[in-house]
Amino acid sequence: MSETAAQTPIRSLEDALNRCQDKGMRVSRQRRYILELLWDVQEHLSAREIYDRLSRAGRDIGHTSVYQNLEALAANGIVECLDRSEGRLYGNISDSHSHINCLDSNQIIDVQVQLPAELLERLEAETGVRIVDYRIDFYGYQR
Amino acid sequence: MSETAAQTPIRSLEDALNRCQDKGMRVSRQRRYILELLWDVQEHLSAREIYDRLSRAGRDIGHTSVYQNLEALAANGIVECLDRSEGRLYGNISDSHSHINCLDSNQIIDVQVQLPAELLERLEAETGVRIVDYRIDFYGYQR
DNA sequence: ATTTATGCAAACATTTTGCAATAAA
DNA sequence: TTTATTGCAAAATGTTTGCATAAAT
Repeated sequence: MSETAAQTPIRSLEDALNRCQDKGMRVSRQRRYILELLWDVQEHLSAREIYDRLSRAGRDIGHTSVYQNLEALAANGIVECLDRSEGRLYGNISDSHSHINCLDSNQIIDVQVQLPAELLERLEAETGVRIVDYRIDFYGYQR
Repeated sequence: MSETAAQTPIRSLEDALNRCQDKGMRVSRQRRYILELLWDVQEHLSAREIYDRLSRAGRDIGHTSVYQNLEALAANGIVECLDRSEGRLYGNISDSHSHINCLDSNQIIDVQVQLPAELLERLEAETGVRIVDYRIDFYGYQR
């Protein structure tokens, strides 16, 4: 349903690195840093935040490379790019495109949600728009 | 369900202006320009775009005021603020918080969607998160 | 050997802040 | 008259580009 649907599901850091090669992207040291971080934290971070964390961790990488990499990785469906009020946030692709935004912990949990066909059909009939994809943002509290 | 739920529905420019006063906001000339534009175009625009359009239309307003106003209007639930890859987009509040994003025309259509209670309950059981609100982004084509 | 990726320097775009002048109520 | 609002100037923030160098395949 999604345009950027994953051909092969990415379920691990190794999958992500392999997908880079499949897409003709080289597995550079810096690219690996970014993917390692993203798989390590299992969160959605801004480009700036990713650069800061890697730098603080002593990883040798420039901010330009972080931006360039995240754009390329997102374009190739290897990471996900969300638009939030904090700016663009990048995170793993875990094969699902709806999110639960935890208002207390600030975490974003990936979930897979299938809407009833009747709901979609009714919407299409009402608006005249042919719906090809959807994403749901849930908001809630963990405690 | 929504935290920022409208106490009184805003269905017209007049409603929006009245809501300003209810909230203790003054109806300045510049504030009126912004709301007039938003109700006129019925689209979601960036702060920059709003400033540009008003300037081009000969409206006397500074860019600082546009940013300050949009923030205040959004904080008071008089306009809606969406985060998109183009940056933050502002538009009317039309009492509904799901959107159909038209990939051909680039328009955003407001729709009201009620998810089945079972779906929400199942999600809460699976994730342990108490869900208090949600928004759906549909993607589709008008032609 | 070939081509992608890096990252500095600099530009660019967007948004925010301090604050004195202005205008709405 | 009082207080919110305006908007200039300037800074801060975030992101992008050109391009020579370095590194991956």
